[in-house]
Amino acid sequence: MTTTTVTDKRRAILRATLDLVAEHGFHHAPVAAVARGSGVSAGIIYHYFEDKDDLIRALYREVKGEVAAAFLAGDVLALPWPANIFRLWRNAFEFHAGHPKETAFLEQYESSPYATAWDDGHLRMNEDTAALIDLIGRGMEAGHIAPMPMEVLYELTVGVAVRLAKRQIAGTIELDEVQLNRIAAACYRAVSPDSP
Amino acid sequence: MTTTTVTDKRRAILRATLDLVAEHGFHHAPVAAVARGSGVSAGIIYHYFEDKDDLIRALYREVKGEVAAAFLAGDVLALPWPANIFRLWRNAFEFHAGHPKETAFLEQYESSPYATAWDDGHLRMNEDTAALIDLIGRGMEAGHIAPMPMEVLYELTVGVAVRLAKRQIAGTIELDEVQLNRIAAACYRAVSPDSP
Amino acid sequence: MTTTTVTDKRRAILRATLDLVAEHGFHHAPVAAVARGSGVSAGIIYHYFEDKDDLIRALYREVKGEVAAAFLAGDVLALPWPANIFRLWRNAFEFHAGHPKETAFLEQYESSPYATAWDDGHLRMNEDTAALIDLIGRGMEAGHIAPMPMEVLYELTVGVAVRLAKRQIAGTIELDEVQLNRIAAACYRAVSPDSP
Amino acid sequence: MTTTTVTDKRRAILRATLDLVAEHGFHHAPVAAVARGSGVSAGIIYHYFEDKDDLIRALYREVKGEVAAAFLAGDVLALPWPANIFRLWRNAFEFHAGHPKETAFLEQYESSPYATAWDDGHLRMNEDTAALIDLIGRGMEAGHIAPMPMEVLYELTVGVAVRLAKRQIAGTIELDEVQLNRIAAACYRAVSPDSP
DNA sequence: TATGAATGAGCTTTCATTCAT
DNA sequence: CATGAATGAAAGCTCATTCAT
Repeated sequence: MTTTTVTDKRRAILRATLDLVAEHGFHHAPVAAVARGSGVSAGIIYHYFEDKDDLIRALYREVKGEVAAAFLAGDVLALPWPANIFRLWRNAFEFHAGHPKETAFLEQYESSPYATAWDDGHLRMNEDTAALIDLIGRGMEAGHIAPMPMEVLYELTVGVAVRLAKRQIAGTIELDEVQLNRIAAACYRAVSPDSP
Repeated sequence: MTTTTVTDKRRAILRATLDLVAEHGFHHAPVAAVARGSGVSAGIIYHYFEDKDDLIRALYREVKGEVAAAFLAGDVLALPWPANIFRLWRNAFEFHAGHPKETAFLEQYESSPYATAWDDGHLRMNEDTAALIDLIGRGMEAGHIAPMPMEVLYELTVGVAVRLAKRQIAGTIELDEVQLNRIAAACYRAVSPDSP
Repeated sequence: MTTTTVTDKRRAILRATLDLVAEHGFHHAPVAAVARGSGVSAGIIYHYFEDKDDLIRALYREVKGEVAAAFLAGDVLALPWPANIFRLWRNAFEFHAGHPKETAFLEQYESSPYATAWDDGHLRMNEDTAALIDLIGRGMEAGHIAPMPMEVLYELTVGVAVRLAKRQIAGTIELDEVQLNRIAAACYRAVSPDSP
Repeated sequence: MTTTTVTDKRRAILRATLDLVAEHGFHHAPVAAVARGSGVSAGIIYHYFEDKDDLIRALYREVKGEVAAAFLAGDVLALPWPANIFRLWRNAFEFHAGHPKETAFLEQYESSPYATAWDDGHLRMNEDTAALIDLIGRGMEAGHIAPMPMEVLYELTVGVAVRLAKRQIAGTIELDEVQLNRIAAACYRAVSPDSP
């Protein structure tokens, strides 16, 4: 139907934007190129998005949603402790290692003055991780992990997974199953309460 | 003298570039603004740098040098184990937390297609950390840290410090002395050989 | 219709370029001036032409086409021998003498490093004169003109007409009907087979 | 002595200008490049020449002088008729064919709005050919060549030699001794008085 | 809705010319 | 005489955005 067409067109625009930004950067992703890449006219883009900034922000929200979903894959929330945290860590690594474009886009977006200027920064630790925060909170209460600010826990675990995935994309490392499990264990050790 | 003047002008240009890119991003740091910010004409910038890309790359090298020096502050290399690794961790945090502009610039540069296209990426783990790599290597041999790829060790320790410094700059966290020491200890735990 | 409009705008740009280059030279025919002269914005020129070089080349092709047509005017190819060669000679002279702008542009183009770099030089004796070459070839076979390389024949006849037209434009000579016929005859004499 | 040095420097500047203009055109022969090419500073060029236009004009005069001298080589003026005219024709061809840079420069200069704007055009048929004009004048009186305007005679003879030399430089033709003599004879035929 | 030609401000870069040294 | 750093006015080109169709 019309609705489907509309949605498809919007998605095509977002997809083309992702491709272009990931490959050439914000600089060299002109609206005209996005139009060409998505098979629509330049003008119609301004029907779906207020302006180019709005398009970029919309793409960010989209990708963030995918990330959130990917992190929870495999029913992370329902797993017993500490399987859940291990699975979460692997999910983070796998998603980023397997989605170079999304990863490149996110990195550019979050390190640009865009992110802070629009204070979408809250997305990084809030909305998309509401369930995760809850998960961690319960883990802390149950004594499975040391009491630390959420951001710190994030950087000690998932943050490390994300960074390593980026390095793997860049080709500077190549981690296999065994190594990944060892590193996940190391991260777990980092956030575990001090042994007596 | 003349040499001093020349160097000063070059430095002024680099400084203005840093200020502008850190605050407004690559996009909004036109050569004309750099010229205004450094008190020179636009034309002369092309006397000191081949083109704008060259200017950006030169700034990157400059900042990377500062980072390398800062990481080794307090005679890190001469400290006993594990004081050296703790001091290194703190150096990394302090430098980045205390140098928001350099940090913002580095993040933008390294996450832009610039970095990979010019494959200056090697700077990130090689040249500037030659001494550090050696330090870690010896720590590994001596059994103080678990055998892992250098990149992994980096992300589990210094990388975490850097990321947390960025969050502190962004204002999402505020870490005090006690917390920092605790986190450093957590990182150390992560890279320690498994206890029996 | 739309097509007409598009063509018109393109033609207006080419015309303005011709005017400016003929009067002020390549140097002083900035894109902005071309835009002003053709009543369009500077930006749109890059919609019709890849860059300024492409614009110049397109104009060259255009003018060359006019020259080719003008040389064949009066049904040169159908005339008996030697009326055809005389008519051709006069066509060459008349066109150039009557089209100072086209002539000035061609001379600048063909004597600039443009021409040789893009080796459009072949246009000078090939494409636009395919029919003429054939005409000369048949004249040679029939014993009307001496066997010489095509380029030499060209310079001895049409080339002379073109050069004299340029001098007339420059105002250093003023040739009348009688003189022109005499000169055409002289050229014909030059390329005639040696009398016994 | 100082005088020698001065002259040498001036000559070096002119030479570098010739090289650059011949290869890259007026556009891409910046004063800074001329300075580099001649081993002097950019500033000093303005000591020897008023501005860049003056430099170009001076070079034109220089080259024109060389051409004039080359045309008269082999004591053309003292040769009997028609050896003189044949020798002149060959001189013209040889000089241009053997001096691609001078030829390229002259062609650019004379076809640019420079020439006409500064009406140095008179150089083309006056100053450098004062003796030649006299030669031709006497040839005409003695009945060796048909009565025609000087410019016409020039284009029918020397002009053809020059054009063919340009084509040989461009590589579109390659004329040997025999062919050159034949063509020179053809030119001579063109300017001979009509046979009865 | 949809197109894509058109705009014009803004960008990077070049270069003739000057001038303190 | 000589230098070359410095200037600043253009130049070519890009691109977000608009609007007649």
